[in-house]
Amino acid sequence: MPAAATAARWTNHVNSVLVEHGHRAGGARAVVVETLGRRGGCVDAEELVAALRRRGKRVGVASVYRALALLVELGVLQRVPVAGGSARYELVGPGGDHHHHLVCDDCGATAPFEDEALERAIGRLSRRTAYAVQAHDVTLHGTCPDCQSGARR
Amino acid sequence: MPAAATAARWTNHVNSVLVEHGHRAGGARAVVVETLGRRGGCVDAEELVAALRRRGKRVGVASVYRALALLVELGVLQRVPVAGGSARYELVGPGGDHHHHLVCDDCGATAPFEDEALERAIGRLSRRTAYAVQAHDVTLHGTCPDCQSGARR
DNA sequence: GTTCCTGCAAAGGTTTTGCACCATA
DNA sequence: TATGGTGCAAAACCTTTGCAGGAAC
Repeated sequence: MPAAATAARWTNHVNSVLVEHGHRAGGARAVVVETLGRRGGCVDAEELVAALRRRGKRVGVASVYRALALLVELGVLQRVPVAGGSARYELVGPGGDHHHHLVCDDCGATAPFEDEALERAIGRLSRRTAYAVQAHDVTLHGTCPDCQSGARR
Repeated sequence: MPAAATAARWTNHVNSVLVEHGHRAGGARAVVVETLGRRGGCVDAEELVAALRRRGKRVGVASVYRALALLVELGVLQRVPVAGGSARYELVGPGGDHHHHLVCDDCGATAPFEDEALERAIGRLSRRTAYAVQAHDVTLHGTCPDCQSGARR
């Protein structure tokens, strides 16, 4: 399935969930959802606001944070705290592909990855704990190829 | 090996590393290292400052953050960003036991866990990436037993 | 018309930084 | 004594909250 289609799928899914929960169709939130869908997650609040502005949408920062908080609460978005202050947001559910991140501790670059064995290990583990596990995130820290090859920050 | 012994091991190790890197023995940092060693990591900055104050040490917040930043840079401490603003710090290296965390998204409770299969999966994965992986952290999100059993926040 | 959504601005919390003073080597 | 460490206070930063106006149902 092409990326654009999965993005639309997530967006549609979120809109359904919003309606199911009795939320009205406000302009700001709609734009946030659509932009998140297009970018496929992996954004922080600042990038998201910038993307909105670039598309000519005059959206208040507060509305963006409120929209993000609501989506997280509805379980269609995951908030991943990262070093350096701002948090990253990842799509969850239909159309949201599940992945984790490599982070370069030198320059801050990030790269996504996915791994079947890792997911299986986490799945087995989740079933053994007393917690009802609903999500997880994995971050690998290290040095990216650029920084390894002497290209200094 | 008893917990106290491993804690001392980490503390000693850190002191060696500090000397190796030409750092002087300042009072504030020494107390931070010792307290981190005693508590075995898993603390945030606020808890750490509180612990220092409880032990009668008048340490400036800035010094605590500076000490933590240095220890992270030296690779003997890992800074784990968490939801809710403050970051958690985990011991790394000799005497620092490696573990991850379950977080209750309802009440914020956390529980540590460790898993061999998970570590193996991450190890194999690390070797396949272009990044030089030096550390990792895994967080499982869910609902803790208390919150599941109806005990409301 | 009522209720929710929005934007602005101010507040909140954590972490960093500037600077003068003190301690270590 | 030269340098690094420390404490205080102010700043910077991301995020949340209060409030008044506007939009959706």
